[in-house]
Amino acid sequence: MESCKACTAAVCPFPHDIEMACPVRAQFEKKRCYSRKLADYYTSRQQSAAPDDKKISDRTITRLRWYLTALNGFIEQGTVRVSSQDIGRKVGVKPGLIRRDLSHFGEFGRPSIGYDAVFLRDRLQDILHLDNAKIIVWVGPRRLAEDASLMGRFAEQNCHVAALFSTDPEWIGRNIAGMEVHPVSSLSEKAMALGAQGAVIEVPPEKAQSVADLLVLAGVTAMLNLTSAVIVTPPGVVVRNVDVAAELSALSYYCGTKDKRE
Amino acid sequence: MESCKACTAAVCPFPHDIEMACPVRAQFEKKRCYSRKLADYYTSRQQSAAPDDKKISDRTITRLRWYLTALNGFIEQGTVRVSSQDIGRKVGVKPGLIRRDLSHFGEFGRPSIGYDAVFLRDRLQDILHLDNAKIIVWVGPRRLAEDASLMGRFAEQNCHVAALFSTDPEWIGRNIAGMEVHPVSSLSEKAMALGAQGAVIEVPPEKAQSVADLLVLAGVTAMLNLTSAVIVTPPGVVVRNVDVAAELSALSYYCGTKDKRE
DNA sequence: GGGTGTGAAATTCTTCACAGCC
DNA sequence: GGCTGTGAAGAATTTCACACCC
Repeated sequence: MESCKACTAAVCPFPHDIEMACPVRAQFEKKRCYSRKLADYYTSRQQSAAPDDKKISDRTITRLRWYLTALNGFIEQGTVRVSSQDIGRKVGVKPGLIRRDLSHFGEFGRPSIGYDAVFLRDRLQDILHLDNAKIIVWVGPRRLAEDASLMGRFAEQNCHVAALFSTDPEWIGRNIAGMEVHPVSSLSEKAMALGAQGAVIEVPPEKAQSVADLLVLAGVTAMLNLTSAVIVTPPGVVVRNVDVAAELSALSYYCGTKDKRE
Repeated sequence: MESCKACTAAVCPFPHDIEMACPVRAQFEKKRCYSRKLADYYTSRQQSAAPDDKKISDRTITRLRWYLTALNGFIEQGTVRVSSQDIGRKVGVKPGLIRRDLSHFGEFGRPSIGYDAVFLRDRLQDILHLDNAKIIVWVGPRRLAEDASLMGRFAEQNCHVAALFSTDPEWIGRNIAGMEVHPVSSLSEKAMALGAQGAVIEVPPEKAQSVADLLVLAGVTAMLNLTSAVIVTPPGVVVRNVDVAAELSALSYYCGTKDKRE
């Protein structure tokens, strides 16, 4: 069996150990080497993703979201005109940086006036593509079952959960939020058929990478990783991690630096 | 009533609108100006926090956590020696960067050999202060009540939930995981008495900032914000945000960039 | 051979400061 | 007066490449 380690870097861009992906290999690849197929797919993606528009940093995107919630706050309380300073005070970002962030996408304000709150809000929603609907699949819908409000909060962002999957036989066939939970073996096929663009991954950590690989094959370009595992994807596929326990351990570091006397 | 906006920047480092903090002001400050008191506190913190050891970037800390989980994986499967390349493949980070990250804290590897997995794991735990216990308080323990496993996962990181609070009268007095939920009015006092270092904030978004202010006053230096609100704190106090819906909207941006034909 | 640790270069991100506008 | 948008300077972070070690 070929593994990623057997490839030279020039040939195989497969960035992680093949073992992590193996458990599900048989589902879509019977006799040939899995790593090669996935590797090919990875490189093809890489090339097609390259001629993207100018790269906007991850952090900028995060901040744009902050601005958006700040703006919604202003609008709610009836404010019509806001300056970068107003926003900055609310989200703890220097006014200059806000202007720079926005300038990547156009000119939305007017000198000496500031920004029109509603107009800027709408532009931000444009920029974040919140206006056009996205189809996402959810693998391991435990959290979804627990917190029914999530579905609604996702819908607010124009993200529509189109299918549910699980690696746990016990969950398969169950009905959550009016949708049936499918086995992960049908993930690649169904996700592709639905044209899913995004996915939420919430499976046992050791299965996370293999699920992600399946999603990449299905053409999903954005994933939310609720697992404690680190997921590796080819360039062009974005993963964001949300792990309460892990974040806490990061805080641990800062807690410790405080008291050096102890 | 004095507001933050009335201060000049030179005098008042209070970084956000005073209105956000007002609802709870009466609880610990009867007659004098709240913003001034909090501002004073903020500056005193700022000075005392300044002579910290060399600043380690936020991102480095996040990566160290990744390395830690990768190492645990290696150890579990019996690997004794690992190279930066091994780790890098698993977490999608270039080997050079891993070495640079580690070099901030000492020399843990040996040329031509690599790192001893267990040794490095232990050092990482040291660095992240995972060895000494931390006391944290939880404001708005909804999630905690839902997902009992969280308590255990926190304990793994040596974080011990010492007290629960809520802004919702309906929750006060309830018993969760063997602990009573206290009203937020006693938060400052109790947190200080417990010597809490960290906190989890999970309240309605509009109350998040005021709760954070109370925590700052109580000496808490690290917070996990499960709210959709952006929380502003003085330098020296770290906030990490965990918001599933918000992360999704960030993904929205990346979903959209994919298809430019549509 | 392979692997670490680290100066120095390269790149990316943020701040500053000011022209231009109202 | 105040505010935006942006070139240029400044910081920070990442990559490169090589000395050194086994």
